Amino acid sequence: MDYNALANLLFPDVTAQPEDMENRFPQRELPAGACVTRIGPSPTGFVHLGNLYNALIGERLAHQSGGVFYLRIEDTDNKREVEGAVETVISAMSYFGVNFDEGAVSGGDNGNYGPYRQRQREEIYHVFAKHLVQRGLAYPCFLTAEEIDVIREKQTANKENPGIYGEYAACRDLSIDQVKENISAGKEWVLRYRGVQTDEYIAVEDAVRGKLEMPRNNMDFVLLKSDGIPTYHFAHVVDDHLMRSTHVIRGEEWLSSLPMHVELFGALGWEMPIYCHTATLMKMEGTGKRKLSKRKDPELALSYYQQEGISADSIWEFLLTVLNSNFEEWRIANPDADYRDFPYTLEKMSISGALVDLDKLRNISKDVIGRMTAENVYKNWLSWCEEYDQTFAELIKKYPERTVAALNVGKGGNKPRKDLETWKQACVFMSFYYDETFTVADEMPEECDEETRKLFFAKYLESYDHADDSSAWFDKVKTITDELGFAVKPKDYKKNPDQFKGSIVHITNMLRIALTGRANAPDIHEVSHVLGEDIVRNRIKNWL
RNA sequence: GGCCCGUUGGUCAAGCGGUUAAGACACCGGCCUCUCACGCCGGUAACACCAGUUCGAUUCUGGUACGGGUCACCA
Repeated sequence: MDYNALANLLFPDVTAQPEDMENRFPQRELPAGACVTRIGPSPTGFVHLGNLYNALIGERLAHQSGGVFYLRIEDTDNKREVEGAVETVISAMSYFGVNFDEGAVSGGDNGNYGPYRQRQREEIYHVFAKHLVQRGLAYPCFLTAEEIDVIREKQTANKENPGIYGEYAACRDLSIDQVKENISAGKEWVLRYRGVQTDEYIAVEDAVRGKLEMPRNNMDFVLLKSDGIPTYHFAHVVDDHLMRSTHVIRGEEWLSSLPMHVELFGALGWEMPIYCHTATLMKMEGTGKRKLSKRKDPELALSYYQQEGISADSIWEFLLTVLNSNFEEWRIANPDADYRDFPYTLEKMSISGALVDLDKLRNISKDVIGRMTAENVYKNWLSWCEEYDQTFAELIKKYPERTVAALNVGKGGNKPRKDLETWKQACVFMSFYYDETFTVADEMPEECDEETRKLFFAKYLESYDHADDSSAWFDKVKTITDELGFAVKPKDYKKNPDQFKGSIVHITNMLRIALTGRANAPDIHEVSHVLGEDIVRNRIKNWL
């Protein structure tokens, strides 16, 4: 068989040689130990948590080592592509603070190793495809989907492994004339790798899983589809080699196709990148765990976290705790450090499927927002509101000073409050600071009847001096409490409930509900000073 | 079904032949306190199973069970 003739028949227009590609995309000049990583999402319009999870690993590895982190769009499946999906990926990554050094950007590419969209790299793949044909390692296959179905049925009946290999690879040894004939008859063809029939094993060192042993590939898998676009397998090998990736980070669902990739790297004579197969994110259902599913679990979509207003930092910290078991300890030891200072390592990666624990995320989120300055909270919250809650955005822009002051409530001291979990919840929690959104949600305590209420509020207003400091203010509250026959010390009331109408707890609750509309809210004195004297007096007057 | 990966409390997880088997979240008590939140103190709770190696296995080996992944011209 004249493989050269076959190659020219299949790829008449390809003149470039593999060396030309090597020269076009030279080795990167980076410091020793620098990692080059990437994410390769396919533009389906759906970005999952798993995408972000792998992105974080790549980002950390690259940027911790002075390397490069890039975005490659894996759009080889034109059937699945959704319009605008590339923008969706880019904006989601940007929302969560994942920054690329090069790769696909809105409207184009940025970097010297592009194009970064696989559909635009067709000519590059064809150079290597032709080269493989010339060496007898790849061949055109004219099998139709129906013919393949028949083969599969036969294999299943015989309890053999399904697939095109060995004797089932009907087009393996077509003569060049037969190929010519098929082509001129208009038959479609795919390019298949010529798999070696063997039962030997290969060993691959995975950076998170250690040594992996699996059977060597024996399949005649597809390299180029009938439209000339490569399959994932071929594109991955060519791209990660030419873009000079040092580490390939991907989900464990790729483990079973690893033998194909190893085979191709071998056939092309290239050094393999370091593989890092990460665990699948799981979810609790009933008594067991299961993989997060796109249809059933809204929390799989990144858009869910955006809509809920989970801050980008919270997601980072959450994923970091899942990714590296020592992150939490590090965080406790370094409460104020930037998470980017955490020394991330692949060795500390967990290999079993982690459960997405929304409770834990909430807890982390409270800490993260609690650590922010009021100004930063304001900024982040506002930018979320501008996207998802315009009316609240208007409101906090109308009262910026009051809002920042409100966000500062409870920040002082060494036990700062942690009231805010998400930006969405912040809109609920903060609503009492604005007359526009203020509502009385809770009932007055039953110990305070209408007469007590009117009496208390009248006395309170009368003695109220906005300039009082916290203790002067509270002394006045205590005085009125006593005058009304309520216990000044809660413990006294607890001991002798019959001697009092109630305790100061009920009195302050009543005051708190008048001011904030709810029984649970931050320090009354502090809140009053955020609201300002007019609002305080008005809200109390409503109860007279 | 073949191949591959995994299995420590409810969840995330330390551990890498000898430990009272860390820690975090959640949960339950208590303290603090003008409510809530925060914080602090305490509590419940785990090595899937069976063999083997060993003086000794959570840790090493084999098998079983269970869970997961994958077997496309999808990634």
